[in-house]
Amino acid sequence: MTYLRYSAILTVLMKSEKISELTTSRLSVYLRCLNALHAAGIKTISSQALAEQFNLNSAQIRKDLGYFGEFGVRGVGYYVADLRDHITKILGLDSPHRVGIVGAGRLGTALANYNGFARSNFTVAAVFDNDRQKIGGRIGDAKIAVHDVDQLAKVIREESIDVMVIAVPAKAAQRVLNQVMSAGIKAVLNFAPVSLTSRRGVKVKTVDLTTSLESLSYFLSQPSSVAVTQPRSHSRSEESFPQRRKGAKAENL
Amino acid sequence: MTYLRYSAILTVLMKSEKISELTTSRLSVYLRCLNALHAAGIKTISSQALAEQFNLNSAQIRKDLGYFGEFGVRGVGYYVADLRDHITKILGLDSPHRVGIVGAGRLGTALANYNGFARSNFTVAAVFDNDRQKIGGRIGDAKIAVHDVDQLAKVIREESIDVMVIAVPAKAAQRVLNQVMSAGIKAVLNFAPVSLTSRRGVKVKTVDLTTSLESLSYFLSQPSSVAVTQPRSHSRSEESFPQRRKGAKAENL
DNA sequence: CTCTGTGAAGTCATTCACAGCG
DNA sequence: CGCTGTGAATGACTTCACAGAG
Repeated sequence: MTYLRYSAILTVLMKSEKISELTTSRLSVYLRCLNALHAAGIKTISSQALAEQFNLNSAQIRKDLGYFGEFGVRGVGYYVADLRDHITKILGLDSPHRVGIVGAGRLGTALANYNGFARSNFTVAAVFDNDRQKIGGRIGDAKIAVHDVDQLAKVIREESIDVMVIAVPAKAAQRVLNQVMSAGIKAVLNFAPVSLTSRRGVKVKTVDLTTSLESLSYFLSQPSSVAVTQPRSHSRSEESFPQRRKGAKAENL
Repeated sequence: MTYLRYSAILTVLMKSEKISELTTSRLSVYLRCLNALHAAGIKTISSQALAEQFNLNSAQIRKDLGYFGEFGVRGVGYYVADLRDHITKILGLDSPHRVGIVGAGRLGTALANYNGFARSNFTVAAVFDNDRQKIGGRIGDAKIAVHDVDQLAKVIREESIDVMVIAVPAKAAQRVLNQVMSAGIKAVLNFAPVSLTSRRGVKVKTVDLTTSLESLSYFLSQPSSVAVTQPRSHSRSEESFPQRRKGAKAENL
């Protein structure tokens, strides 16, 4: 099957294993790093050198990549431009995504203006709200139109939106998610601090600021500030650091 | 040791095990739920009933709580108000925290106005920037003062800030983190899309929107949209759902 | 008889360690 | 000889299953 390796679709099907979200998150991080290396004119990099950037194990990187093919060259490492292209395809970032944001509050507005999206081939195509004051207006430098939430399905279709961001108050979030799912959306990034129920085939990723902060609070309340184990992998920020230690890394993807 | 159980400090020291961040994140979620139950006038709840709220295993909840003491009553469950108080203490949310935000851009401003913080005993006490235009001003409804980043250490001391939020561009983040650490801060929430190096005893939690979105993109690019395994625990949003299934949950703490 | 608390088993992720390619 | 790719070993987290308290 080696000769099929460079097909984006086949890459993904090569092994029937399911890929953990931990792996895809790391791929995203590797990609960011590879882009920087490429911009710096660096041509090749070993898994060891790449691992040092994030304080993770080089075997982890090789394993992550190994799920999708054999991209390295023994005795050399990985060609930066080549690996970058592969990961871009693996993550589906070679084709553009269009994003809709529900909630034109402060967070929604900040996200609508977030420039980091464009770099990954994401474009914010529409914002939705239920506030008559905001509907019909435009926000941000890009003058993105604010639509009535009732027009969700219609606008999603017209604008070919495939990813939705939920930035509404907690009590409205499930209702909004239901509407979003009805409109056929399969990927949702949720900022409302609630546990949402999604249906099969719909991926909801929640970013919960309250939980993040409260978790930090627990850490602060620990006597020595060293009684928290890391969630896994990377981010061995504190104690329990093995032999090598040149400064800990903070991740939490 | 049972008679010491109700001391906040002892609670934390009871077992010498290290507590995973996965556990503390879930505690935060339980707490939110308990607050809602309390407000709804519900007096007791079993681990089974609580688990159903998040589609996680009831043993998981009992285990999480078990690290800190025995809070339940056999045959009955947990007293809502009682458990709420315990978790509040465990997470260190019984004493207030003061938050500083570096970066008065859109995200920093949105965060400065985020009301969700107050509920958990967090107060945003100061914002920092390096833009002369912004320094000396005040932002948000609460009119929080914007300080020069050069005054970081001084203001942190004066305002008794113990948690810092980094909301600056990626290339400035490490420098800011270094300053923040020098000022003695032990807990940092980072929104810059970079892997930061922290020193021992300093906890950095990164919220990386790009990585979250790119991870969603991978999911979208999967043929059947069912080839992604869950990170662990909850959030068994798709396929591979065991026997019971009344609708999947989306977490990802 | 119900529901907690917890060892034991099971599942999944990371790290080790090395064969073997370039 | 260096570095990848990968089975095997280790470690972490979750779920099972049940003794025993109320």
